[in-house]
Amino acid sequence: MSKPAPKTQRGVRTRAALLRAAERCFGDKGFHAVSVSDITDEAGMAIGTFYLYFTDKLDVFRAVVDHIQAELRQHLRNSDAEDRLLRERQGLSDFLVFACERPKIFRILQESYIVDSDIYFAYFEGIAASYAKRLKAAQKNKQIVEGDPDIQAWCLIAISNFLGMRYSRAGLRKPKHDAVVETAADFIAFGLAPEGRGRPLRQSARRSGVAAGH
Amino acid sequence: MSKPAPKTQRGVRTRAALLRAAERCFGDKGFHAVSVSDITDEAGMAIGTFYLYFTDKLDVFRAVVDHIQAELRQHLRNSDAEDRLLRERQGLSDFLVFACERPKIFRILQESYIVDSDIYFAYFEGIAASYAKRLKAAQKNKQIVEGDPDIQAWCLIAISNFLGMRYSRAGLRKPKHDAVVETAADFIAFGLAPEGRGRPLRQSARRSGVAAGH
Amino acid sequence: MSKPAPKTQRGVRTRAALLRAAERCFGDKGFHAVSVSDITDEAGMAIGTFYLYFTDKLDVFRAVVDHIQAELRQHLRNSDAEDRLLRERQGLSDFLVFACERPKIFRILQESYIVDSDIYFAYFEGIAASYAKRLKAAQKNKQIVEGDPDIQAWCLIAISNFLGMRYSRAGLRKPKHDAVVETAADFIAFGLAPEGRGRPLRQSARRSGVAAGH
Amino acid sequence: MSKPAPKTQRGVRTRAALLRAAERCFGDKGFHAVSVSDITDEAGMAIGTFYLYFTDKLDVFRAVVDHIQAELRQHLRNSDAEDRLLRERQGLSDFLVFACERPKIFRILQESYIVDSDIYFAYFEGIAASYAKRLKAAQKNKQIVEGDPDIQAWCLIAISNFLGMRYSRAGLRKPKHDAVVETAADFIAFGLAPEGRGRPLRQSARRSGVAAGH
DNA sequence: GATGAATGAGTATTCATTCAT
DNA sequence: AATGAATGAATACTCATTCAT
Repeated sequence: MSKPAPKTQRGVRTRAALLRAAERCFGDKGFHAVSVSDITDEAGMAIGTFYLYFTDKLDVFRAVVDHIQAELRQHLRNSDAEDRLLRERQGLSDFLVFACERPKIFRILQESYIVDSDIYFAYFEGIAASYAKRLKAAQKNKQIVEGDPDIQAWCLIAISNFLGMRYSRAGLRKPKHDAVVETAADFIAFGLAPEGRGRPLRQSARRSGVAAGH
Repeated sequence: MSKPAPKTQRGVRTRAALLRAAERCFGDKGFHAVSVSDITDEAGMAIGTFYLYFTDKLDVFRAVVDHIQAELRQHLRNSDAEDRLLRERQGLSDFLVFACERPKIFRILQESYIVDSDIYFAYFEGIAASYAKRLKAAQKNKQIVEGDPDIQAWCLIAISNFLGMRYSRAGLRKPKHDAVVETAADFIAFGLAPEGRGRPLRQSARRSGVAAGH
Repeated sequence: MSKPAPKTQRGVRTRAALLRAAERCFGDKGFHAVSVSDITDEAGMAIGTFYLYFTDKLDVFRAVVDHIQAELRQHLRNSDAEDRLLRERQGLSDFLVFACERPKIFRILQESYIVDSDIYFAYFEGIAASYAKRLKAAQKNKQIVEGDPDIQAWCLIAISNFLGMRYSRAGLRKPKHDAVVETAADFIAFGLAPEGRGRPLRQSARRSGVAAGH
Repeated sequence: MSKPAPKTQRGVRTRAALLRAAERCFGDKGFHAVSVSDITDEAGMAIGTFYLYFTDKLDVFRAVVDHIQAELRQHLRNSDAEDRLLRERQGLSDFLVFACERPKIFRILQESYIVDSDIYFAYFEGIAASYAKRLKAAQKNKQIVEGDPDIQAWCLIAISNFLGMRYSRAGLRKPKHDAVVETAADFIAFGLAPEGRGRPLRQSARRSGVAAGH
């Protein structure tokens, strides 16, 4: 039901401009408070132009979310430590950086849970699946605790995502960000289990300068 | 801002009926798709009556969310095991039961993140604060891993809430529910740390028949 | 179609309180912006009470205007110089005092031109008639210029009323008020005719301290 | 605040048609009794079209009044006698013709006193200012009585306008119109002052056939 | 007499969408 | 491709009025 891709170079640029304008609008006011003419106003175009490239407000919204998900994926791809837990720590840190530095964009992502939960979960399911594969392997190697790797994956995502929702609200500046990452990474590593055996990990994390971030 | 409380018994009943009708509507169609007249139709009243008790659709929405939060709080209050981790397991299980058995209601709760994030986080902050107090004490007694107890609290909430979002979607029947609780509880207990030292806990949990639920 | 007069003392007081409340409301917001419940709120009563004493918003409005007209009539009655022109001057001054010191009340009077022009003109016609009678006599005595005394009466009213509309807007404090009265009184006395023969009058006016007013 | 001017010829025509329709509606029923859909019905358009050109009912009302004021100004421009008082007589006559021949239009003008007194007085202030300039010069030349020319101007306007309000009510046909003009013009010329020195003027007025009008 | 809950017709306003230019 | 005028269904909200208590 989506419109065919633009055929001319000019069309490509127009569509992209509309997409950017829509992202700004949705970020500023949220899906329901934005009208199609808000978007075309923001893009400096006539209303009619919108319907050359998108069928619907929902149609652009999906395209915007798709774009944001790709950006987030890109942003997280960097995390590539060899150590399992260190990698988690790094991923969590990166996720929080994204959420807190671009809160409006992150909010659009979360809004998709309400507007179209399919695209919301489709994204996380993709992440969960690749997580789960790695977790399964790690279990086989006795590197991590046993349990359904898929559910473990969702636990990991839960922490990143919900802390993102929580801390992208008011902004999360440097020292606090590090504290969140540190405690949450320990939680991921050891849960609430007693005995602070997390020291070596935390030290290695510090040494490698992971959470130095933003 | 809000309307004054009804002055007669009849008014109290009418207001309550509107609240219930609104809850049904919001659960069925979501905040933005519901019109005020949907609510009054559902309640079998005239539109004008709505405005005797609420200023706005947002006003009822807040009242509905408030009510749901109270119910959820009530629902979770039951969890009262003496063992720390067992208690977490139980709380998680109860939360998932609520989310999965009343997915529409739970969805309203989540929608408040978009509609009015203040009331969304106000609720979780209340929970987080009481969690944090207990976690702090537990840390002092070396029962759990070190770390900022407030952040640990948010990690716990993250898992319950996000798994709730995840699994309330398609429904989560008995065996699956238990698997989720088991793996997530282990995650809470031990994170991803290797060595399956969770056996005693898990067994005791089974023995006490916690996740038997729904 | 109007409600019967209240039978009890209590009823008389209630009706009067509603009337005063209505006057305040109409003065503050104008007829159309005032609702019946605004009036009962202002009076500290329940809506239903209003309909015990008035049929309608228009019904109170008429009663309010009637009351204002009586007050204005009362206010103007004082002017009682023996000299024709001096009397006009005094009447004009009093009228302006009323208009400028109670601009909200005066505005209600003017609003009746739009809301119910019958009551508006009924008032002025009453005044015009008594004016005309006196003017006719004065013409017979060659005291004033010839012409249809009714139309002359309307010219006099025009000046008072329109200057009232004009100067009640921003308020008209002492010195300006005197200047307006002086020039307008001369205009009434001599029109635009050349030769400033108005001096004696003006002096007598000053001597008798007419415009000392407010 | 107001909507941007239409960008196409078609838009210009549509806006003008709406304006005319609004004028008819306001004239027939008065500002408050007219709904936006009354206007669009009268214009044979969809409701939405209204909001392309006006923000509000008040917005069109202002535009309508503006248009009427321009017409009235145009209508009065004709009066161009060389004699001061003759000119006043002519202006008064023209004003009454406008008020009495187009009572509905004139009523809209007066209604603006209630709906938006700023635009009401802005119009008269413009007139008063140009009047005052001429009156000042005439005073310097000893052609007219002394006094604040601005206030004199408002006295002149008062008579035209209030007689307009008075006589546009029931209609004012030929002989009566002449009588009103004659007496009022004398009033303007000589006020109530005794001694009928106005004869020459009145005769010249008659000779030049001023009030022959309608 | 006084109250205030209930009503529902009426009005303003928005906005997605179409289409002629 | 781009424009922007036109549409009208949909919705929020008000308010005069009634009536049971």
